Amino acid sequence: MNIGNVSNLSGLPVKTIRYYEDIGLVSPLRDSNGYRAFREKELHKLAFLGRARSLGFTIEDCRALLALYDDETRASADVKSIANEHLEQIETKISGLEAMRDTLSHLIHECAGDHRPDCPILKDLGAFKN
Amino acid sequence: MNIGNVSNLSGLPVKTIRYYEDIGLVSPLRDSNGYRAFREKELHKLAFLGRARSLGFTIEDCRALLALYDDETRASADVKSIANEHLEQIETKISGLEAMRDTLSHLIHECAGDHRPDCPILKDLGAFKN
DNA sequence: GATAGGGGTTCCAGTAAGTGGAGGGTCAAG
DNA sequence: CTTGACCCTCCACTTACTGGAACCCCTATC
Repeated sequence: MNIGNVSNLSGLPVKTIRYYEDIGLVSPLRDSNGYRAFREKELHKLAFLGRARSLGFTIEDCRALLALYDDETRASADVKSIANEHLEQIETKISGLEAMRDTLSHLIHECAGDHRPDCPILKDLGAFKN
Repeated sequence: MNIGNVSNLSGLPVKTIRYYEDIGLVSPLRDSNGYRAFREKELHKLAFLGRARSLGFTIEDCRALLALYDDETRASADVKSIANEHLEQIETKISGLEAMRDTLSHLIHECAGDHRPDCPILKDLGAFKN
């Protein structure tokens, strides 16, 4: 299977697939013309990667997960531990963003948003917070 | 005022302050020995930047906000519009992360997390989703 | 006067995860 | 035989810094 085909099936851009080969996440064979020749195995791995990335796992997480995916003797605890750590990071990120959102929406609410220069948003940003 | 001093007062790392000069966000004078000499004005700008960045504004947003901050004849509507757009992006990000969190925590819940290889997390990641 | 420390300076390289483009080879159809 | 859709490699760029090397400046101490 050629890269364009795999791209369609996996939903990953061609460029991304080449990049994943570059960093060693997949290792397709090559045809005599130099074209990448993907097997089912690689297609599955790429779909796996796409899904894992869409859940926000880092590439290094993906690498570890893929190794576990390949390893028939894995312990599910190892997978769960990676997922749990990632979940915590997501929750931390959400909290941070929610704090930003709350502050910002409060400031926006205060701002008249007209032709006048007075602006609580700028006033807040310009104030020292210690 | 030297850079270390400004760093302490603004809370920004020295490296970051130099970087902000590099990209034209602040323009401190120079002493005869080549040291940056910051005035009150720059200190305020740097504090402004730190605060704006902590609310998640991009550097380019900060550049625009700083220009409005400097402009006594600004319209608060311009500030509000930047802030509103940013707020929307934050909300989009939060939604995305919440979706990840929900999927992931569901999968984690399903996974036994023991020595056995069976793992709903890997199973889900490996499945094609169309 | 030499030296040690704690400032400061510049410039180069690297981070995460791709994306865009240049320049060029390959293949099937008309 | 040419056209258009593929494919290839390699390089540069993105965001917002961060780390490090190599070097200068200032003050205090031996």
